[in-house]
Amino acid sequence: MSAAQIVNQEEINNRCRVCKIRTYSFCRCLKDDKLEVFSRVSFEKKYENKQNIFLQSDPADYLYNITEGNVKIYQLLDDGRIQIIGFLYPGDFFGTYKNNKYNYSAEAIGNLKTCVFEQKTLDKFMDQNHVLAKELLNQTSYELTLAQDRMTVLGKLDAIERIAKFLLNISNQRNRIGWQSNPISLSMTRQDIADYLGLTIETVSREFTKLKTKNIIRVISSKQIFLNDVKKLEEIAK
Amino acid sequence: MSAAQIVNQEEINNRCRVCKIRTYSFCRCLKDDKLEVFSRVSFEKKYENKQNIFLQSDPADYLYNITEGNVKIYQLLDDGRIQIIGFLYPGDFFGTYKNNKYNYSAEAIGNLKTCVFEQKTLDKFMDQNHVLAKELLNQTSYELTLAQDRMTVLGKLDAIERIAKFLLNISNQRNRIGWQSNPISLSMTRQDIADYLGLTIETVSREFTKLKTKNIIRVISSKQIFLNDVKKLEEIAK
DNA sequence: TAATATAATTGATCTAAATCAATTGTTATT
DNA sequence: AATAACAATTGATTTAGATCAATTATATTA
Repeated sequence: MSAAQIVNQEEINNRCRVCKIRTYSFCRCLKDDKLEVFSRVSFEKKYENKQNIFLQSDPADYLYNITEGNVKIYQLLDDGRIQIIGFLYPGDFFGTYKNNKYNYSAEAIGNLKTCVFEQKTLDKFMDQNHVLAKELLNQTSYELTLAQDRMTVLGKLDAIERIAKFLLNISNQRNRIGWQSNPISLSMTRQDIADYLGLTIETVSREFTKLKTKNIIRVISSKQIFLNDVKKLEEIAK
Repeated sequence: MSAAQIVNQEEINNRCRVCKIRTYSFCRCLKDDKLEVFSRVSFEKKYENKQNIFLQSDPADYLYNITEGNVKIYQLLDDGRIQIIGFLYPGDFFGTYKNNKYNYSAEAIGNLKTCVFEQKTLDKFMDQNHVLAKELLNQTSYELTLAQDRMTVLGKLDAIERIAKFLLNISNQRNRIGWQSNPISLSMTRQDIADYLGLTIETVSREFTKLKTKNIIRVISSKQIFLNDVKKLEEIAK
């Protein structure tokens, strides 16, 4: 074995130990002495902006964990209508656990680094490390509550309420992973926001303008938003 | 111990063994020799029509499994708007696993029988029976895909598409638990359907009338619907 | 620094579904 | 069988947000 290969092998074994997002991710449940083994359960894969990670029709053999960057997951109707299911951030996992098909397509927003787990391998590892199964159950239950909240947004809230809630959610999300909660940066386009909220790009733009006019937000640049009046946003969002 | 008490004790221990919905429920993962113990992990509780099982604000100490009847789970906004998250059937479980608060309120539709699990007790049992954790993970993952599909319904489909998909889903659901898939019976009111699909009762009623006029469905009684043309329904639903 | 492509905003008009209002149908209750 | 209470349908009107259309920003590339 060459020196270069040894270094490379060490790098692989240390991947989890040095991982910056582990505290926000499902793998946080593993004790330190498991990390070396766990590093070899997954491998790293990079994507660039707008690159597809998988399509809804693909066989669901892998599960992904974001270590850097953002992802959008979406469902596509045959006439071209799109519904964005979610925007994902570092520490989030996606793909599907134990279903033979993915339930959505996934695409990188900007540069992206992921941890890739083969379904089968993860499943085997889980049998030896039950704490992981419980942690995944916890995470998935939480995901489910978020999905349920989104039903209410899409089924009952009007345009301005959706936008307000969206901005607050992003702010809170940033808070959770230790970033500043204000100003927020929107990694996605206005069209993406529209497809996420079940609105059109024009409506999203108009509602942004309204919030701007009322001095509730300040649009630093189209992707940098300062929340001037969080309290009022919360009132609007319900 | 009296004779009556002994009979009663035997009944409790046998509850899982004689349970009719076990093959559709998460407890199907348990081997026969675990059933007696598992019978004592939960207890039976009955509700009648419109009775609340819990409210969104209640501390989430229990998890429920439907053995007979239907349940609606819903979120209520402070101004009275309601979003029905889901209609649940025998074999479905609800409540929440390991969150301190419920994420929705739950109400019985018609007479209801449930299996009630205390959070803590189930959690302990899971530590001894890891197969249960994995099964709950599977089920919850599946629930999540259903929730994601519903985002697309609520975000992108128009009224007639929502209704068509709703009728087909119910038909398929019945199929899954071994009931006839046609005609279908709607245990919920038109208002409930509206609150589930993000529509108003008037719109639901009008779309039913349209499908009736086009001979795609036949309304036997307001709650008994015969699907004359499943293929056409599928075309409409996408 | 033009030239081009892409993203976002703004205005005018249209429409699907909501709202308002009344009627009809169905199920309980006395 | 009459009355009341509730559920569902149908009609008239309104409206929030979609659609269509044009313009203005902001990136990207030559």
